[in-house]
Amino acid sequence: MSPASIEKQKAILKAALELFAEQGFHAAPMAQLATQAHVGVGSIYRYFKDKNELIEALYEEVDEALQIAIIAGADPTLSTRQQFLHLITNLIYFLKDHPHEFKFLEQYYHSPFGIDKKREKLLLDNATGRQSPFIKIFLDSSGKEIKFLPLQVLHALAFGPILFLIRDTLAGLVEMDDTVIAQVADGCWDAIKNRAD
Amino acid sequence: MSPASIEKQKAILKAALELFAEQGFHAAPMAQLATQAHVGVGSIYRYFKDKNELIEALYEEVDEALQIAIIAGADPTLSTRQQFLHLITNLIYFLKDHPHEFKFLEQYYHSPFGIDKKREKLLLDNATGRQSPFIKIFLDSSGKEIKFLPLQVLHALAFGPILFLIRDTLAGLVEMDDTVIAQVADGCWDAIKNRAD
DNA sequence: CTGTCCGGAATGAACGTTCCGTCCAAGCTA
DNA sequence: TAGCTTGGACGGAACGTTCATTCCGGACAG
Repeated sequence: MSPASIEKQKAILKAALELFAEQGFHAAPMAQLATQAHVGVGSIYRYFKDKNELIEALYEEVDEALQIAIIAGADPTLSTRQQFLHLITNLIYFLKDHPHEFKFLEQYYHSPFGIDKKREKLLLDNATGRQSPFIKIFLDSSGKEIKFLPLQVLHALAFGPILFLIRDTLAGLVEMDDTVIAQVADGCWDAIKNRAD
Repeated sequence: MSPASIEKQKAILKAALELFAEQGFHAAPMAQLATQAHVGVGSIYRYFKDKNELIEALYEEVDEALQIAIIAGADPTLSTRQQFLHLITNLIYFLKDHPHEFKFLEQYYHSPFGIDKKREKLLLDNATGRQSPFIKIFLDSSGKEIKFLPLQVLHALAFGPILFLIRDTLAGLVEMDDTVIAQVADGCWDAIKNRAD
């Protein structure tokens, strides 16, 4: 694949991310996508078999960027609490600062393929050693610093508030400054930490 | 409006709830809706101006049922903690036991009209006395039994985990028994309660 | 000149909405 | 009461639009 082709593919993915995030999968016609990417409609189908495959490819790209952002600056020598706060703060800032990525991921996970992807990820994490950094913390500390609860419940308590708040932020219902972010991260920790501590 | 007509309208709303929840707004054609409601396509347009108005009407119906379910058995003499746990447990059971309603509401609030409705509700609550029972608790106790935080943040900490978990439950990723429900409700309280208590 | 890549017009399917012929029940007439 | 009229409710065929996908003529590099 020539360098020009790679540029073209990137342009398509970039335009797709913007359009999908702003208008939704359904309401983002391939024609408009082509225009925004400065490409002919037909060319999109050179790089992606159909619209679904474009969505899948975009998901892989966005998810990788997210995973990298989450673990940035992680330090395993810190306390469980501090590690958790660090990861979750990374997560919040990434999602808040990348609204297109956030909206895209939300849509993706709410769509039929998203459910399957989620299930697949859980199984993969259980089967292989390559666990998400959050799962690692949860499994290591559940019953100690963290409450002894099913993994899914810990997930819900940790991520639920964040997604909720970022949704409202992007809808213009809340302002999320550094103070609020710290408060939410704190609240998430309070929800999962053992009371004894 | 004749009794037969009222029955017909109910049948349309019922079919709409099921189809919208299972397939989404976009993927639920009016023709299929008509079939499922045992009604001609044209008849739907006697009762609702267009698809959007049908969605709005359905929202009003579902939201009312939800509000009623939440406040069932409320007792203002209980402690703030107990009142909160009662309300939130009501909420969890309703959403878990009414998956169609849950999926419909999720879609609605993620759609363009949903955002406006949310904003409208917030303003209404601020302007008039008719506040949601949760808002009442939050405002009464913020800074006392409950952390002094922006209303939106309290909302996020209280509702975020629940929505997250019910989504996963309906996707078949978790089993939500009475124990789990109590654990989540507890976690939500820990997230918003003042540490001093 | 030839093969490859590209763009956008053309295609066909699916959808929301409209329109019109049919049907039924209630009211009127004799 | 029996027959006739009529207005509105009803269903579904038909319409127009929108979209994903395909296809083909041309441009450009080798």
